[in-house]
Amino acid sequence: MTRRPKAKDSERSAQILEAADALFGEVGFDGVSVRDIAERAGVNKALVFYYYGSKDALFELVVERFYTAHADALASAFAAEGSQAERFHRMIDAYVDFIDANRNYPRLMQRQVAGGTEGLELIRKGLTPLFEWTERILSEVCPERGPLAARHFWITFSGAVINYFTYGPVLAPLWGGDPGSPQAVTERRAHLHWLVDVILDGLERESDKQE
Amino acid sequence: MTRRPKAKDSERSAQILEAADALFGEVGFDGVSVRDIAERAGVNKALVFYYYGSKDALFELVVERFYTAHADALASAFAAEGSQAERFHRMIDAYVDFIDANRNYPRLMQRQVAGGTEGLELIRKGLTPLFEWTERILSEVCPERGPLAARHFWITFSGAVINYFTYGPVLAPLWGGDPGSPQAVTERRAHLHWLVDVILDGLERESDKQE
DNA sequence: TCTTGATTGAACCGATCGGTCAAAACATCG
DNA sequence: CGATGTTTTGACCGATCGGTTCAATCAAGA
Repeated sequence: MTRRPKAKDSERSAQILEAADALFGEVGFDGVSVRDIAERAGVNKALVFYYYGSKDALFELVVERFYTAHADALASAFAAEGSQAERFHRMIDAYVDFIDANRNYPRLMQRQVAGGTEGLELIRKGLTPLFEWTERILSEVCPERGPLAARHFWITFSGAVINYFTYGPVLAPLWGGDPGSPQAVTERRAHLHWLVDVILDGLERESDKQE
Repeated sequence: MTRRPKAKDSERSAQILEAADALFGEVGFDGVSVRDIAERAGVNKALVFYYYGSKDALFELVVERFYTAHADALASAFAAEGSQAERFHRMIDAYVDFIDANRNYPRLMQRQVAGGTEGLELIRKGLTPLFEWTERILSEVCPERGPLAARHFWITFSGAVINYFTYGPVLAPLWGGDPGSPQAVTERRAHLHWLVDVILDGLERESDKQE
């Protein structure tokens, strides 16, 4: 076993992927040229095509990596231990921590979701498992249909988590202090926990009302 | 006073603006070429520059129109009549109705917020009044600082409203039924109202705890 | 040493982009 | 009608894009 690198796991190909990760996250698909990626990776442009075939393929790969990383990050929080509230807090924390450590992810996702109807299938592929999974857990405390169904809370919470990081930079000047600072993120986490508690309370009262 | 049209309010310039509105909203700045806009407006490409100078200027104009329309839509819900809960419900409804009637607006906004650091100042200009305004109302029921401060709820609610419309199309297949249908939107409105009630309840209990 | 795959450099392609320009077309007024 | 000022057009420009090609290097395995 020598050092001759095989395709797709050579050092150079990793550099390219890393550069693509960063640039696509920062400025989006249209804002980045293959030349930019090659330059950032310190690599010849032709090599990008040599390894990944096309700009689209490279982008898809970056997106998929993000989504599976997201799923992996959430998996660790899936343990059934603790009270219901504790479990939801853990999921929220995992979500927040992941985004906190991958600031480009929410931007990339929002951009994609809000983008045209083109890449819709790709987003769906990445988002579906996350959705179904979270929905299953939420179903324990939610009615199956109506305004309190799991899917509504899924949107509400994913919005509450993600939009904090996407809107944060915009509103920072009105904020006083950086919304991305550790203290600020901790405060946001507390807000979300409080929200979870209040909602669980409300749902419980709701089901009492039913019986 | 004859019918010689002055620049910027001629029929053609309105057609151009309309086409730009639609296309920028659908596919975003980078996804649209000036040729596309001209074609959709049924007009020569050069005329776009004749009236609006540049693609950037036209885009700014479209964005500003969206933001002021948003502010106008919310203004109608600002009346002080009714209970606190009623007033918040009214604001939510106004927000939902506006987006419901301008489906491209949330996509454009999300795309812009998640975009690079370039257009940040432009977004800020449009979003600041909306933020300050809503924050003032929220301040009646929120502590000034900490996890329950107004700004946290602003993000949470704007996310809960906006993301429903941006994520809706993506999750539609898992949903069963169109999330954009009138019934579905009504159900979402009910979800948000419930959320408002539960949160107001929680905040009240919180302030009781303090005293 | 010879072979094979990784990597580079540069030139090149067709397509598309935002933007310009000068002339045509038009409407209006004298 | 002709003069005048505006609106509209089509052709054109340079730049950039994604992608290809090909000859030249380089390193390591056989």
